[in-house]
Amino acid sequence: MSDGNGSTGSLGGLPPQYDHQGAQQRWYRFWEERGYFHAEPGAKDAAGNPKKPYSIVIPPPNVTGALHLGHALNNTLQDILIRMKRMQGFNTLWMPGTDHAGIATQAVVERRLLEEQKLTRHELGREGLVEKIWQWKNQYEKRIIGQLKQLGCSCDWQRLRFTLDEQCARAVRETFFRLFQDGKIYRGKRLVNWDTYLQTAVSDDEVFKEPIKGHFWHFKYPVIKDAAWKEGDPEYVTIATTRPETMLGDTAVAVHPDPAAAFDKLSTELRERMLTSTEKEREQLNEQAELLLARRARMLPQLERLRDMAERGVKLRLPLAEREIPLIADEWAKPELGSGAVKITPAHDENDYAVGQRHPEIGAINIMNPDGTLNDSVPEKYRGLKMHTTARAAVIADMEAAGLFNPETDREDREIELPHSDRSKTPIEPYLADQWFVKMDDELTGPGSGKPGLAQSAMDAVSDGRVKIVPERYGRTYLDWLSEKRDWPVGRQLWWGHRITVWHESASDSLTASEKAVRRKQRAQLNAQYDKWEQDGRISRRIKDQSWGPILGPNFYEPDHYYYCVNDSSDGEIVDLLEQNGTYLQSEEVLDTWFSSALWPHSTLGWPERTPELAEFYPTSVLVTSRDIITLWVARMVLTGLYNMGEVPFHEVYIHPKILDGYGETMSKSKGNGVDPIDVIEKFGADALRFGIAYLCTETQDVRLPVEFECPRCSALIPQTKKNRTQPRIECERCHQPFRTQWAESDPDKALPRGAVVSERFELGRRFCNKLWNASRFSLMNLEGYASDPGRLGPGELLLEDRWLLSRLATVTGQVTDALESYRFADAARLLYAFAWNDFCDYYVEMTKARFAVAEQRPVAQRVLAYVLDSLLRLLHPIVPFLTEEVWQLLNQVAPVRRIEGLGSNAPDNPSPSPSLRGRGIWESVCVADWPQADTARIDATIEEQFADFQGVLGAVRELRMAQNIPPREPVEFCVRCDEATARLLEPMQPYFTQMAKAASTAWGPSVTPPEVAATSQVTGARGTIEVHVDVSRFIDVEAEKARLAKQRDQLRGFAKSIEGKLANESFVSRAPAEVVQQQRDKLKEVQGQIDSIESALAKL
RNA sequence: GGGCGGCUAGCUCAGUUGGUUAGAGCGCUACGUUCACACCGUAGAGGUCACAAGUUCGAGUCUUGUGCCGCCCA
Repeated sequence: MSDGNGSTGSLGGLPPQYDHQGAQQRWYRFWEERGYFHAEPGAKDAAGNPKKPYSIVIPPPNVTGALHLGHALNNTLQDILIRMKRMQGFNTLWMPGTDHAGIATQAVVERRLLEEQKLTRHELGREGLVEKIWQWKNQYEKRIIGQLKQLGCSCDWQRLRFTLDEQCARAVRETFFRLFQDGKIYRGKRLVNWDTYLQTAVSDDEVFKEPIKGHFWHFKYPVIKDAAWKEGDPEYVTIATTRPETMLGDTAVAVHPDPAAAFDKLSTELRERMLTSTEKEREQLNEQAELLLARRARMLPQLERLRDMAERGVKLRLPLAEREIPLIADEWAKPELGSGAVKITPAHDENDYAVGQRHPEIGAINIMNPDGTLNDSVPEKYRGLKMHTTARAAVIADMEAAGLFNPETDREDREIELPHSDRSKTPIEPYLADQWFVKMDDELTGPGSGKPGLAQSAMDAVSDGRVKIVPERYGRTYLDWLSEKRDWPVGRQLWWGHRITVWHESASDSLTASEKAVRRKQRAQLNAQYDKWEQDGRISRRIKDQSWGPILGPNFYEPDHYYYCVNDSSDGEIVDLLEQNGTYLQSEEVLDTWFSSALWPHSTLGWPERTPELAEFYPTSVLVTSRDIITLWVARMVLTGLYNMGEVPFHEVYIHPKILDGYGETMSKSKGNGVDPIDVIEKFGADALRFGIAYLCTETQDVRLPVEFECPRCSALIPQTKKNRTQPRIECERCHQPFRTQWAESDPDKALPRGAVVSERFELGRRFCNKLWNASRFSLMNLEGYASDPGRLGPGELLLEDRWLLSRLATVTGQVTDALESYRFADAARLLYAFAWNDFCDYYVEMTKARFAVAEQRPVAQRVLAYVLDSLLRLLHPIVPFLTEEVWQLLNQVAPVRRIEGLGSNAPDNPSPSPSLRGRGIWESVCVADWPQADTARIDATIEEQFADFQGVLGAVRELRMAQNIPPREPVEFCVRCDEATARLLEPMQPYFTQMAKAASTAWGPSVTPPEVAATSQVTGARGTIEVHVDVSRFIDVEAEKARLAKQRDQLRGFAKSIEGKLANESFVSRAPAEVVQQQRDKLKEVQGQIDSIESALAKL
């Protein structure tokens, strides 16, 4: 018995089906209680030598919601690696934790707040909201950890971290402070995707585009007839826009600097495309080319005139705003589109912003308030209007009234790809905002000039192999992205996250003289202490802007030019001084979530403290993740790891496939095609889920997983479609009763029973587990009387099938180990599946049945059975942990010592347990058992060949029986014509033919003559053709046999013909390698022999 | 627009450096249950390897192009 830990009962009562639920409950707790998952630095092995470390940090799932199958895949793979390495004797740490996921989590909680309490976050306040989000976090963290445990993940739960907990916060503050000191943090303007509903910037990956019906509006801007103007210049310049209201923020109109060249370039491109295109396409292209030429002829003079005007400095009057704006020359203006002139609104359009960068003199005017209304930089009548609704209408009406827009002729219908916020589902406004940035580029000036910047350092780590990305091709994604060296915007206008530890002076415009005096005094105090504090690493400051206002005389108050970054925001001495009288304010913003997750590999291990954990487990061994966050996360971990630790965060990155639904779409909550792994675990078991995942996890393909709803009443499976996957209730196709889905919101819907979402794909895993369970059950039952301390086996005691199985086991052990170590999970699963099912069950177990019937044959068979089952359980444990533990514990009861030795092999069998277990002779858990070593001395190619002959003959007998429709219980006789050696080998295996094919052999050897009435088949054996003749005198179906033989003959003739063709080919014979040619000759001879023998059998019939 | 991946049996996928007549699981057909397992066993049917051109004695595999699907970046 396994000492009182959830006993598994007596062997006799083992159910014929694997009880996954029972095993999961029993063994996870057992593992946790024994502390197998916990890692301490400096752990030693049985011999007292320090273990080598192996560590993985979990990609922290975010606490926005529960885990789906994608997470199950990610974590299963990590657990497989961790469990194997633990068994291999490494000091193994799997660091778990969760991510606070700034905007995603805040948005979910805000939405719920509004739905349930009709409150906005502003009404609730910062503290209240953050408090609510913490509650949410606690709830979901618990749920996520529960899911991981049910999945079997062997994380070190004692070390659980959260990206917003105190330890991570300290790492975040320290990193920010260091970067600030280093001059790598700056504040700059940048166009961001502004969510006017949540009033925050959102990142590009939080934006989705949706086509909407819109319009293209053509407006006329009057030309100003000043000195630059010349006779003959047009009165108006026409521009087109899809967002008319933004015209209030225009700062220029652009035309192309060389329209003739632009036209020529387009024409050339068209011609080039025509050269390689099909007939049909050519027609279209031709048409395009003609249109282009016509346009060129019609518009070129006018466009060139506009270009000249731009060069002369002609100005336009921006209507409504009544501002003067310049006409400029810039390549962004496309001569082939519209009027060829384009309005430039740098503060509200990405492309226009780029134009603004090239022409800084035009400036940028921000016309929007954070809530999406127009601000004070527009004429009074438009202030407060909503950008894309009321403001738009007002602008259009006023342009029409001014005679600069004619709704009849100047409006086109047009489909527009409008960006929306994924978080609030409202349209995004491009918005020029002040942002905190981390500088990614190299140091080009200053003291560190020439030093590689953050981006370059991370690129170098991959280029020179310190970090290896698997599969290799993803290295390019990583390098391409980093090579742009774009600065990293790290500020988020949110409340949920690490608040930025920078203080700046509050507005000072309306201060009274005495207030100013107070501030001056306060600043003097700050300045007096600053140098010392700075030296102590408590504070750092950075000038706000080089062009900060004029230096005023001593009688005037001059605001503080600096941003102050405080190392520790609980540093009361400094913070109190800053915040006295409300003089300095801490930034309202928080840091991008990726900032804290970038530190994850070292922050979780205790950095900035130099902890023993950090020394032992950093750099970690491998990071396991999916390809979509190579840039956002992997790259940033590498660069912060190098920056803070001076060392890469991991040696390898394994990028695994993604889970897709039946339509090839990625699973996501919002699409409604996500699957809760718990549904799968309840129905199929965690082992089946894990095995299925490993089995499907191949190198290049994503995992396609058609899913079904399971009717909670009648268990009918209803395929999930694009249509029904977002419905709150579905009616069962069989019992016509409704059930609810994850979308149920109304009370009547919620009252329905829930239909689980599952996938038949996991049947494979379930069947495999059940098969393994039953093979184990068979073994356990037949191990009765197993010698408690089996002695040495004499030479020759092992039979052919024993040696065959041990040979196969040795091969498979090597292959599986190799596959897992190089992240070929599917290969490992497939190898084990085939070995367990085909070799172990179909042949070995079937054959040992005959041996167990004979008392004196039992002991050796038991030895082999126990030994191989033991190894198989170890090899499978990382993939199916619960099942293997369940069987392991049972095996410990009946066969505590499982060894095979004395066979001329030096390998130490399954080696002895750790000191504490020595003497008891068993490993207390497969979880901490040694990983099997491939015993190459047992690999025997000859045995495997011979065994293949046996399998071939057996197959032939079975096939002939079936073809003759001989009832399964009817005994038959057969004889075999083959060479002496094969006969000597196979004849003693007679009992197995009886057992496995109900067939008795009458004769073996080269001189065998087939019976009068026989069904015949040929087997290609190791030493030539083996003829199998089954005596069918009592059963003969002449026609069936003739048909079968004729078919076989025709197949062989086809084969022979193809070989003859090859051999008749002069260049094949002369140029192919000699052994290949010889191989073909031998094959042809053999096939011809087989055809002859079929012919004679046919003749006999 | 740039990059990456996929297209092999009805479905989901393997197929290592080019070398027998291309494999697995599911599904399908036939037979079989007092025997570890019907979540099982035995046997069978089922494929122009997306298409086109090329390299080669020989191509699912290498090269180029095309088409369709998916993902990433702009």
